[in-house]
Amino acid sequence: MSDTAPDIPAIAERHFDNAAIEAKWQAVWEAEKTWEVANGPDGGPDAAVPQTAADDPPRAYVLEMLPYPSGEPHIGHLKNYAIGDAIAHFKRRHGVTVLHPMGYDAFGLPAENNAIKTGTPPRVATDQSIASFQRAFRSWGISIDWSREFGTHTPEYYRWTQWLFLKLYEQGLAYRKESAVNWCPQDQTVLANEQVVNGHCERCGTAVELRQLEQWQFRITAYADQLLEDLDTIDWPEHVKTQQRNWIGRSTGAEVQFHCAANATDYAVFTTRPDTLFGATFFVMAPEHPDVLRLAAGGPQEQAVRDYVNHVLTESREERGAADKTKTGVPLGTSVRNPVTGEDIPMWVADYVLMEYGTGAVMGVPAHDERDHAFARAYDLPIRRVVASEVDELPYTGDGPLVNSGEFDGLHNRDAYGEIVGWLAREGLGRASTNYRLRDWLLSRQRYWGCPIPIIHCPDCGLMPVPEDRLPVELPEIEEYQPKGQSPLAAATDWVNVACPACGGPARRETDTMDTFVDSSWYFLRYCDATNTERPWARAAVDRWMPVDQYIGGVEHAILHLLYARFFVKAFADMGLVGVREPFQALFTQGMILGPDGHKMSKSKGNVISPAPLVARYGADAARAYILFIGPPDQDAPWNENSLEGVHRFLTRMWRQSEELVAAGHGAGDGGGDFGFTAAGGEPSPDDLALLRKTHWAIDKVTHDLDGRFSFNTAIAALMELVNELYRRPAAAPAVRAFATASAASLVFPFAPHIASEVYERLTGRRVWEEPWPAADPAFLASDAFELVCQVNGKVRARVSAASGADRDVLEALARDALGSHLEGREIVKVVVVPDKLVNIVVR
RNA sequence: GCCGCGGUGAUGGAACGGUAGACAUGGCGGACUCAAAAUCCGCUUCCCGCAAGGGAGUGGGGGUUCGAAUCCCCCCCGCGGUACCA
Repeated sequence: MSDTAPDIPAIAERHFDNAAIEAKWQAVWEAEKTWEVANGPDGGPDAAVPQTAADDPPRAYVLEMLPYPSGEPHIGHLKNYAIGDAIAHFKRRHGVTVLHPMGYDAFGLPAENNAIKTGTPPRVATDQSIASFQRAFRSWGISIDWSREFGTHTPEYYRWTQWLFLKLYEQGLAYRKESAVNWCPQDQTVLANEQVVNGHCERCGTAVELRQLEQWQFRITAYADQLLEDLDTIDWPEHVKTQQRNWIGRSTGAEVQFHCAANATDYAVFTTRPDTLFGATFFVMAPEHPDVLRLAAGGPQEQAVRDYVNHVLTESREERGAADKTKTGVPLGTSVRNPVTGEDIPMWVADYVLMEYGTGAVMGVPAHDERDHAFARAYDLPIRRVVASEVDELPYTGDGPLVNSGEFDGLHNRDAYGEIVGWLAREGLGRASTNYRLRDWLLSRQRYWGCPIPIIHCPDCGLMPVPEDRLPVELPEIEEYQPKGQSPLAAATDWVNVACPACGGPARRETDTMDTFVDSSWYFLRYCDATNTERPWARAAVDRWMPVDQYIGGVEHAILHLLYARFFVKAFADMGLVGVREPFQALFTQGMILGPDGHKMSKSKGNVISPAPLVARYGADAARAYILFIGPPDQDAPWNENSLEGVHRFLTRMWRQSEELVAAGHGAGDGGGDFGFTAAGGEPSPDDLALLRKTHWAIDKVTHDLDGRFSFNTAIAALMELVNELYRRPAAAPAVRAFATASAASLVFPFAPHIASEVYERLTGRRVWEEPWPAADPAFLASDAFELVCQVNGKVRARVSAASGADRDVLEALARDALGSHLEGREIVKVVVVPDKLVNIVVR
């Protein structure tokens, strides 16, 4: 350093003023609307001006799942939006126009429960929470296009939720059906599964009853095959696809008719094993099957069956679902005929048969099904083997030739499968069939704080959709949120009583509201055209942005939300409302940040961590970078603040380098920040070269870690290495050090945008987000020498320097030389040479 | 039970068949300071050894391979989901 060098120790003691730097850049982004993107001439409601390729730069839609506003944001939100923002920035820096909007999933149960408890109207509490989220997102410096913001609880939004409901109703995709709900007789209300603890109401402890109500359903099962098959067209984590496939649960088999003489009825069962039909020795119905009580009526079993069914209905789903539970059941006292053997086999009712799956009745094949076997053993029912195997033990669920199966004896069971189905079809006793585990989507909620269902019940005209020009059906203000035997909306009589839109006679509004999953199944479409007052969106606007190129959210939504959104988009595509069949082309599922106790954060456990104090103390940049540094973002990680100090230190060290350079006259004023070291043609010193190499290595490493790999933790570690190298090379030329520091700022921008903007501006006079992503110079990535690892029998015994690209023979000779004493007196069996890496000598 | 994810130093983690432990925290030591904080530098998987060096080591046990944290099989443990897939 020359004698004009600045007072380095004084500067070195300083920390950067994160609050001032964050405020400065946030003000710039706010004032300049930096992250807003236009829909362009084709995106307006009525314009359809085609663009030419030249003025049509690449576009991307980057979206994090919208938050449910309850209280303040927690640390998981910070993680979600830190990931999404990093991805959005990385794409922008590659010249892509990125749509990155924000909204709030504002209807829902917690706000309503809070209202019952405290009297605070859901709207008030929700709006307060939304304000808190807005402040947080701005303080974190998330690059959001605020011009497209909305809450799903606003009439401007839910008007279109209702409109879309009516479209689905028109298509026959919304229908009414009697369905069971959890009912608390004490509180006179429907309970969510979450509110039922061990079969009892979580609030008052009363035993929960099942109640049948007429409710709205969406016919998602109509899309079961497409939902399954189109998984192959999207870039999602394999384990999420697996979960969706299992949830849809397509199984192929046969439907077989069993004739019951007692009431002259054919009962169908679905089976995946028609090949074992000759082994069906009994027949079991689900307790909820409508015919169970009818069949037992008047017989000696009537009372026993009645008691059993009543008992089962009080069991919780979990109790009933435990597979190791002893099988229970009661005979009905009637029988059906096995269609292939002609035998009469006894009918039973048992809780291991589910009404929701298949036909609600099964054939019992105890020799070849584990549950049927356990049941037969418990009640001493006959067991007949029909598939031979080398082992005698039953049940046997594998393959083999058929026995005890009449004309099909000797056929391999896989071949018999088709033969038996064919025979059944010819005889009119069955047919090949596909069954799904997926059930239709029950969307009715007997709640206040949700989107009203736009239907009017007229005693004369029946179900009448609210006419389009009278939408939205606005949620009325009410006083009392505590339900009294019906939806809280039913008490708003002025609102409920309405003239029928067809006949004008007195009619009543539907008082159920919609499941909040309905609101969140189309919000990504609304962002494309968020202020449209004529339609939910203009087709041109969704064509411009959809599908979402990168969707980011918690893995807990792997099934329901993602499946419902896919269903909506497919249904809308079939109506011509959108041009894509999948909403989310790529998905990234983030792991949960667990409480310090290693469990999921929840208010009841008192282990929730708020990001606000971290941001206040260390700054948004350090908090954001730290949460990405903790570990791989798709993995769960218990919260700890171990390394937060280290991340903050790293940002400070980068900033201090820039301060020293600027103070020494190497900032923006120096040649306009054009480092031009190599262009200047100077001969690099060893320090220069080492720092240049490290810089290009970091550019290469960060680029690869971000590009589709989402390995933010290793990218940040690489930047720490670069900054460490800067401290190790104080003698490197200022231009090289300025280049290295500006590169570090440029690369850290997706994780710590404020400090990166500040450092970059000081060194170059330019705005980092307007700069292209840096490119590594291959000349600095290559090296002339490498460390050759010398192994004997796979164990490292020596390391020597070797020339890059050296021949195998050269490397082998080097290794033999280096390993001399380890090879003495041993017979060399084999030599493995991996160029530019290692030599392994196998000896005896 | 079933499905999914995971198990590597004191801690968070790195290593996508080729040097186990990058980076960071914590700890220890040093520099600076009257001192502390801050900052800077060094060491830090475990065991034996003054050292040179050697041995062990990625939940456990097998296997494939010249070579396994990584691939295969069996088992144990933790977390999350769950609706007995007939």
